[in-house]
Amino acid sequence: MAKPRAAIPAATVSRLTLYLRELQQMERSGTSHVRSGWLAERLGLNDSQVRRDLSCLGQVGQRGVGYRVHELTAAIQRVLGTDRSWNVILVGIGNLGRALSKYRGFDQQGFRLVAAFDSDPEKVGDQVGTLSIKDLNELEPFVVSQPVDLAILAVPASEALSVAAKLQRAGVSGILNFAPIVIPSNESLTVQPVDLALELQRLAYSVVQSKQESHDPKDLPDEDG
Amino acid sequence: MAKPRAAIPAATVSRLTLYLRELQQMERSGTSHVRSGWLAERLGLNDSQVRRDLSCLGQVGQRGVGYRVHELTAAIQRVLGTDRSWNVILVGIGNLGRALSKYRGFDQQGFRLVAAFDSDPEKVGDQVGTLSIKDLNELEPFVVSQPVDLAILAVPASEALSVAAKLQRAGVSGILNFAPIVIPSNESLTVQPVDLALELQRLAYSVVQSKQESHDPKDLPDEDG
DNA sequence: TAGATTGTTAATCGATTAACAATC
DNA sequence: TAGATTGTTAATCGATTAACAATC
Repeated sequence: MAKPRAAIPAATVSRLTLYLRELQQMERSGTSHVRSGWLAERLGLNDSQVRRDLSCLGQVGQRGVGYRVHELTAAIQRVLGTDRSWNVILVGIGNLGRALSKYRGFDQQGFRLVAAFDSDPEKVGDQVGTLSIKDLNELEPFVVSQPVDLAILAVPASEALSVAAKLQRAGVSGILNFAPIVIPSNESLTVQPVDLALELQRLAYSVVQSKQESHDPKDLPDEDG
Repeated sequence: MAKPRAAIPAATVSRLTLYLRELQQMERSGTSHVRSGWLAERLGLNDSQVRRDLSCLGQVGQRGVGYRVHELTAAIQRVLGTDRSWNVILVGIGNLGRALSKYRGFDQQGFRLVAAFDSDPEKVGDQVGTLSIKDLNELEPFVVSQPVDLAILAVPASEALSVAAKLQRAGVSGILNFAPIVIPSNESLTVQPVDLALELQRLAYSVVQSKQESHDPKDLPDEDG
């Protein structure tokens, strides 16, 4: 027993977080059961895909009935590792860092902001949310003395690599990277990139594309021009 | 001539934005040419994949030489649709919205914030970045009278669907959605979701996974330890 | 039992990669 | 020409989907 391990494909992990969000919503609204078809429709997916994704959690549904919302929620959190709380530090207190320090969604999912750092002496000591900004030099001693799991990196691109190196040396094992520059992952450090400008570019492309499709609905299957 | 169209796979579009970011960096540093192998290594990809991705732009490289940075940059922007500027409105001026209003990266990529809206009368009239916050009721008249392409949605989940409907009625064709709720795309509205808490969950899973792998390096290919 | 829905297999589809001819 | 690198084909790999037996 206790043997679900086996790496889950990234695409599935990504959807598991979406299922989780829906399930938490359902739990709040008092819904006890859910079918794969319902989740699929809600998220714009195929119901086979939902069942296959959920089967990565083990046998967690009931044939003829569906999935119990509460159990499914717990199973996803267990697999993701978010059934416990994670200590997170925030590095770089510019506009974005400041906003992230106050963002409710992190805490709700068990991510605890335990410290905030900036290299600007002007900012050190200032309050941001419930935290007092520390000097970047205090980062390593802090991480060594306190349990820290992840870092949210919101510094300028020019500083990102050196700060990331510092984080790795200190023993942080994951970085959520908002800086518009590639920070390579390695064995002891996982980096999850988030570039907001790139997201807008992706959106722009989708918009252009969908307009083109609606204008000339040719080269759809079977065109014989 | 002029016939690159043909929808580009989402995975490729996603990487095109990454290539673009690297290329812009190279352009700033005065580099004139780049090889697929270099881009691949920089981004942790396969060089075949880079060439295949770039071939979606047409024949844009020079055999034996590589790609000219400036031309490649322009070609990617043309395909993405970011060779022109886009008018963007920001809806929901909480912590995140406020930070996004000051974010430099958008403007640098040609996304112009032209207005900011909030439903809270207390906030209306306040200055955010260079913009004065307007009432949400002014959204429709504004969008009808001014050219607006995209909206950045940073309202609470509870308001997101109704605001999205309003945006669609007004004629906005794309939404970058930061609210933790699914807004369905449709023919005339494309939604690009960004959920920061989910990104942290994905990171958490990767971290757990990589720790497991380093602890018990079994089921790797061909280990003979 | 009859009806419903999962879990899983097999088939399809699409994306990645290796390899190499084309060509600078 | 010799050396290098693209563009593209064919092979591989992985992810999605349809279909259905298992079972609640």
